[in-house]
Amino acid sequence: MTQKTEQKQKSHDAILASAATLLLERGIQASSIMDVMKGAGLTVGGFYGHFESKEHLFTETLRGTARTVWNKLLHKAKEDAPDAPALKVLERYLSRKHRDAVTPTCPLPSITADVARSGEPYRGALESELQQFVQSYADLLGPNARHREKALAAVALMYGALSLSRAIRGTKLSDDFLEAAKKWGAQLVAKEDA
Amino acid sequence: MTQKTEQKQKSHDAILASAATLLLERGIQASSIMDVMKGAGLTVGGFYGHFESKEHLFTETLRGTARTVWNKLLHKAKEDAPDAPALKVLERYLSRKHRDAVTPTCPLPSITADVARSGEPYRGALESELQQFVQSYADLLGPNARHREKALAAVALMYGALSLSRAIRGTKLSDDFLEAAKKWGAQLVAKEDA
DNA sequence: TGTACATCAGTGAACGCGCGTTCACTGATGTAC
DNA sequence: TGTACATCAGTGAACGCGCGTTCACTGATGTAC
Repeated sequence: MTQKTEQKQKSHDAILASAATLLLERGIQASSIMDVMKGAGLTVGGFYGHFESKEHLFTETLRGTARTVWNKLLHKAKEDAPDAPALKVLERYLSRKHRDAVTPTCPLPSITADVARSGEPYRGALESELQQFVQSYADLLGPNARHREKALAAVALMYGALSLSRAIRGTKLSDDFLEAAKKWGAQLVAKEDA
Repeated sequence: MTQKTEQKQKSHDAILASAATLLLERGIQASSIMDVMKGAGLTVGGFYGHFESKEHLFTETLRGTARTVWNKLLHKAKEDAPDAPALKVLERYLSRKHRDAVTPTCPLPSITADVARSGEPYRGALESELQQFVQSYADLLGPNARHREKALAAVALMYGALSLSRAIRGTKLSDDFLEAAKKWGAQLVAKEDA
């Protein structure tokens, strides 16, 4: 590989990394290309040598962050709590640490509203990533359709509680949402009687 | 009251009504003052005779829509299902009709991300409105702290499922989220044994 | 090995556009005498 | 009742700004002979 190609690849990766951080911190619409390129140590003009458009960049970034971030979450949970990984994911996701992180682990709270307002490319990407994550999470719970339903409810609960909690950060109510969701989410993913 | 004051009041109300619609449809940041004023049948320049700034307008609109919209939801549920109003709210909130409405009933999915990114005025408004809604919903469930926790979890679940469902509208997964949340939410707000 | 030209990643100024906000103005309504 | 002036809700053009995107250019790297 020539020095030139190598350099271009490095820049490409730096752009994606910078875009990932901004996506997690601010969402799509609030992240400008100028900021992305600054974060990558480059200038605006060079961007279109790497990506066709802002939309192309962020669909790719959306897929990327979603996948790596959720895989990491699942992997760590299996490692830390082999007996109850689903519960561990829930606790980690709904921890104050996750809520207070400048760069959160999960892209959902930052991007859902942006995606809801935009066209196909983003929506398709989000749908397929969600599909995969729900499936992985359902697999931790059990093999039936019932387990998939539980996984869907648990994901909605986690996402909902974290989003609300982040929006009103610094208040008691913010903590209350996390605690309540942890408690009732635990019931949801735990009970395997009946 | 003079004709002039009357006219001004009418315009003021028209601006608020237009802002409410746009807030529900697009959120805060994506709603421009020009669009708000167009919706009220006026031109941009007149805006600052009515409100100090965009932020002032939308904090007021946020408070307004949240209150009227949730009150209506609670009131209707009590009327239609006096025995299980909490369940009725859940079903109504998570209906396909609500998801597919151009102008949704609930401001939360449109604004949470906007609010999370902005300063005090919006956050304070959201916090106090959420506080009130959680309390009203908890009152439907029972008097204890346990009921408040259930209400918190139920609100997070409703909001989470609707937001995700809206973001991927038109897919099977979108329907699945609504159904799963309805099912497990019903368990949450119903079971009063133990 | 050395020279002349080709390639191409990245630069930085410019484009048209929409935004929140300001302001000089207009014209209908209200007030004073 | 009629005239002269004051008020003020609303207009529309302009402001400075940041955005996504384009493009002529630069200069280091790569290739041909």
